Parts: sequence; C-alpha cells; structure tokens
Amino acid sequence: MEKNIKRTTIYDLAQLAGASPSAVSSVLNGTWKKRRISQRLAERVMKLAEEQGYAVNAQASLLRKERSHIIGMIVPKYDNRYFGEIAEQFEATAREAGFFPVVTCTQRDPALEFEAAKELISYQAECLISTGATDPDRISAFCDAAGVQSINLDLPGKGAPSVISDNFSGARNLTRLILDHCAREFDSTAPLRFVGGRLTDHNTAARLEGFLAEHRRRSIAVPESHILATGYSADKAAAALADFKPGGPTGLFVNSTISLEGVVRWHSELEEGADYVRYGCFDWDPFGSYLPGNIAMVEQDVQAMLERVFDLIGRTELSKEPILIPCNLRNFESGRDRT
Amino acid sequence: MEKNIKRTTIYDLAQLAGASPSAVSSVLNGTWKKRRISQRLAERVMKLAEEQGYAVNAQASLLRKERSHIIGMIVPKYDNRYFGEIAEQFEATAREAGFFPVVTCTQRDPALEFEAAKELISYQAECLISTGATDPDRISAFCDAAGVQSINLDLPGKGAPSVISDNFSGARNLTRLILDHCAREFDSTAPLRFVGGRLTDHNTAARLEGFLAEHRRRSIAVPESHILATGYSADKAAAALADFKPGGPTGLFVNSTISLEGVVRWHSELEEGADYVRYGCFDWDPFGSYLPGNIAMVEQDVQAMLERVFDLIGRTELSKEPILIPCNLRNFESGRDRT
DNA sequence: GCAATTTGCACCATCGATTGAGCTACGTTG
DNA sequence: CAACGTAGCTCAATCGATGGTGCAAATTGC
Repeated sequence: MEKNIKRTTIYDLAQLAGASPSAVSSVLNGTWKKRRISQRLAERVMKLAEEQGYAVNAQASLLRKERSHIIGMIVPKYDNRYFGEIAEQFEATAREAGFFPVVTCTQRDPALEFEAAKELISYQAECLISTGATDPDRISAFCDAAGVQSINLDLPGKGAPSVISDNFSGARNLTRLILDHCAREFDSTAPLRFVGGRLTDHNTAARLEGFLAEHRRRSIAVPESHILATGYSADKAAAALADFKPGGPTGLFVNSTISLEGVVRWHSELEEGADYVRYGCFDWDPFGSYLPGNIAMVEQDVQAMLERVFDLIGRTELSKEPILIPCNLRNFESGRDRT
Repeated sequence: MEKNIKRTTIYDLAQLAGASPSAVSSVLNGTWKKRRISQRLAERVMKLAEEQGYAVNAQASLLRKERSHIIGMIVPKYDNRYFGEIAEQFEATAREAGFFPVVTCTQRDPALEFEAAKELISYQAECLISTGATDPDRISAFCDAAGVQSINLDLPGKGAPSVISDNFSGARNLTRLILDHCAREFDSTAPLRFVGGRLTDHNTAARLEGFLAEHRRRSIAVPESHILATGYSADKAAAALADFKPGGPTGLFVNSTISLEGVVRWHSELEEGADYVRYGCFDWDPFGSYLPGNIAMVEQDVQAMLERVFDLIGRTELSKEPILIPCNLRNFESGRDRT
C-alpha cells in the first residue's frame, strides 16, 4: 500500500522477463501454445507474474475484446430471503455459465435504479436483469437504445421479457387454505383481511385478485375496509392494523415477509382475541412456521425463475408477455413442511 | 437487440454532430466549459447522445484515468440479516462517498473467495473488503502484492486491518442474561449449552470464551459435552441437539441465526420439557423475538462497523490489531425491544 | 549442403475515452 | 493595419491488453 504504486503491467513483466509484451500477454491469457511460445518462457513469465502480484487489467483487456461476459442485476433490497436468494443464485448460475455477475442494490429508489442500470451498461454488461424494479420500462428503453438485452424479474414490464411468479394462483391457493382453516377450526366464513403491499404494484394487484377470486368463489363479500395495502414496511402494516381489535375468529392474508413483521408485532400486542387470529403470508421465511397463528407461507420458486431468465439470455425476438412461474405453498397447519 | 450492434461511441456521435471525438468526450464528461466548447455544440451533442442511447464505455474511460473509484467487497452469503445489511449499507455508504461498489457473494467457498478477490482487483478496485472470509490472509497477501488496499470485516486476519464485533463481550453479556433469566425464572444454576458455529472460526472461539468467562465468574462448570459447535447450518444444529431431551430447566446459547433455525426446529418438536427451555442468539432476526423461549439476541452494529471501515480507506500504516465494535444486546424478556 | 519447414518470438494497429498542446478565424486595440 | 487576444475547436499521444502478421533462427528432409 506504500503510495499509489502503479499496478504491474505486461510491459513491466516483459522487461523483467526479457520478452515482448505480446508474448507475456499470450502466456497469461492462455493462448501461448497457439502462439508457439516456448514452455521455458511461459514458465518464466508465470513465475514473475506470481511474484509481482500481477492481475490483468480487465479494463484494458475488455476494451480490446469482443465480449465482456459481464451480466448485471439490480435488486431492491437484501432484507428478506426472497431477494437474498435471488442475488445468491443469480451469481452462482451466472458463474457456472461463464459470466461475471455484478449485482447492485437500489433501495427501491427509482432514480438509483436507473443510475445503477446505466452504470452497469457503461461497464459493458451484455445483459441486464431488473429485479423488482419500480420503473422497469425506463430501464429497458435505455437498454434497447444502447443495444443491450434486458430482462425483468419479479415485477413485469412492457419493454422487455419478464419472468415473474404466478401471483394470482399463489394468492388464491393461500387464501383458500386460510379460509378452509378458519372454517374448520372456528367454523367461520368471515372474509379475510389483505395486509401490506401497494395496489399500484403489479404483484400486489395480482395477489389481491387471487384473494378476491377465492372469496367470490365462496360467495364471501369482502368489504373495502379489509384491503389494507398501505405500503411495504413493518411499521405501515402495524399501523394499518393498529385500531383493529378482533372480536372473533380472524383471518389475515399478509403480503410479504416485511409486512409480516408488522402483523406479528400487532398480533403479539393484542390484549385479547389473539388466539383466534390465523394468517398466511405471501413469501417465505425460515422462522415463519414458528410464529403463533401462522398457518402457511407461499414460497416463490427462485431456482425456476432464474432458470427461465438464463434461458432467455442471448435470445432474440422474445415475447413480452410475462412468463409465470408457479409458487410453492408451504402448509404449517400440521407442523409439517418446516424445513 | 437486433444482432450484436456495436455500441455507440464518441466517434459515432462526433460524426453525427459534425465535431471531433474530443469535443464530444468533453461535452459528455462535463469538462466542456473548461475546454471552451460552445453551449450550442454541447447541447447538440447531449441531445444526440440521448437519442442514440449512448453510455460511456467505462473500460475505455477507466483505462485512461488515474482512479477507478471502484471498491469491492466479498460476502459469504445473503441468507441472513447480518450479511444482507452489510452488503446494503456498504453499497449505500460507498455511493455516498463517490465510489462504485461491487459486491460479490462467495458461498463460504475459499477458492471462490480468492477468485472473486482477484477478479475485483482486475477490475481495478481501489480497495477490497473481505467480509467473513475463510482465508482472509491469502487475499490480503495478494492485494499487497498488487498494491491494493484490503480490509477485513467480520472475521479478522493478520495481513490487513480488521474491523470486527466485540464477540467476547457480546457473548458474555448474552450468557449473563440467559443465566440470570434461568436463575430467576427456574431457580436454576445449570450451565448453558453452546450451539452452532465452528471452533476454528475466530468469532466462534471468541464467543465461546465470553460464554465460558461468564460461567467461570459464577463458578459454574461447563462440561465439554455442552459445547456443540458442530458447524454452520440449521441441520447441523438440529442434529447436534437431536438426542438431547431436556430433563429440566435448560438454557442455550445459539451461535448465529442459521443455527437458530435448527434449534427452533428441535425445540418445536420436543415432546415434553419445551416450556423449560430458554435461549438467546448471537445475531439478530426480526422474527426472533416472537420465538417461544427466545429471550435475547445480540445485534451486531453494522453501521458502526462500516463507518470504521470507511475511515480506514485510503489511509496507510494502519495497525493490524483488530478494531472491536461493541454489539447491542436486545432483550425480549419483557416484550420490549422488538422493533 | 541447401531448400523447405517449423519454432519462437517481436512488431504494431487496435479497442474508446481522455487531455495537453496546438491551430484557426474572428475581433480588438493602439 | 499589424500585433495581439480569445473563443472554439482539432490533433495526437496515451492508458494496457490483444492478436494478425512478419521475420529470423533452428530444425528437418533429401
């Protein structure tokens, strides 16, 4: 770290080895056999590179090469298992496919999303995955203009192919399970409450539709006051429920684990009636099954989603109709399925 | 996406604008006033750049410039709040400081850690943060040789300055709380069990020391069989406890939220005696306070850790003695402190 | 022993952006 | 009207790695 020493370059190594920079380059990038460099020189150069702590300058190398093999992803947050798993699996899958993954977290901030996307394109990313983006179309428009492929994940857009969960079916199945449970355990046919998320958000809207569809199927009317999609945060969910003191069997559909935090807080602070509250949550968390009253969670199939995403990479003329991936419903009612 | 169109360059824009590439360059990088480019030309170029979806080629730009402003971080996993928060806050702090953060996840794989570190250095990162690295010294040795600053976070190393939690004190305080609680609630002075982690890992070792120190202070002997540091995974923690059927008041010190998953599974499957189990966990999770039997969690102070890390950046002649950051003990006993 | 290969490398243009050093045309001043 | 200034550019070298081409020297074939 002494001063800002210039990094070692192939020119330095060439001098030390008494060879030409191009010979050094070909030794270090593995093309030396094709270029008929002797084993002797190759070994000398590799030893020197090791000693000098040489690392190729990717900027220079990529500038010269055709492809960057960089693949970018923007992600809103790392504060839940879903996005954490997406980032982790994306990196692993990308590496396996010979890409260099770069993931960046944009805090659900539309301006930052766009800035980050531009930065990734500056770095010559060959493809950009917008995960849960607030304004995916702005990003895909920019990618289009720059001639870079883009794919939406988790939230759909109109400007690029989208891979998303089948929110409608997942929500309908979860609603069905909670309603069934309330009927069985409490003999109740009261409508559930829908807590968390934002209706302007496609996923929340699709989940609400599934929620309502199942109620309709059973001819249960859902009053407007039961739709508490007041935003994404534990505090907002808790606030939305603050005044609600359940007077009997109560079922809740919780939209996201982050909202679940608020619901559980509300639930644990209830003075009475807590034992008659049952809920299920769209999204999974390992501790979810141990929360009193939680009877099921919907786990999105991250692996399948990413497989579809990687299928799309490099392909052209793709439909922009969202590709729906089924979710897994994890049922905790009987204590099973906790792994 | 039609074919592999060449990306737009300043040469393309220069042609379209009827100007020279250098004029275009200076317009787009903001130095045009200094270089006495007319407002008229500047506006024309910027409009064209917009239309053509121009994005500067960072490879070319960085190759020419002195500094990259790239700052790299490797992180083991995104499967818990601690590392998620580290990654998220690191990115935010780095951006504020004018850096371009690149975070990559290495799955606790030593080989991948090293590969990823080398890649980040290839990309001309000015500084590399090794978070929870299995073999941080190998990485810092390489960084040293390449003339790049490196800093260890979460787990210490000998080759670079380290910022870590005060695991000893945190563990001692947690142990104290659990022992106090067991004494108060059950009138028990039995030694706790230590579950999860690996003793070869510095943090586990330091926490075990804190755990033992508090027992010693109270003259409570801890049998070897109570040290169940059999690895990092829910399954391993559950397996370590599988044969243990508590015959009375029982206290557990759980080392990491990932181990906690296993402990909670074991706890929830106990046929009897579950009501007499109390535990606390080193590391925090938002659902932790709602788990039956969980009386406290240790939250590591990510913000403070990262502040110290950024203090160190760019400085030289730093001590390699680990910098200890105090942890926050979250006490759930009375239902407080759940936020 | 001489031509024909083959081996082993060096030379140099190139990728796109940056930046110090000009260069030109116009206007001003004395 | 010559000398000078300045606005508004352009030129060209440069960053480090790559890979096509070229060219001695060493080796082989006959």
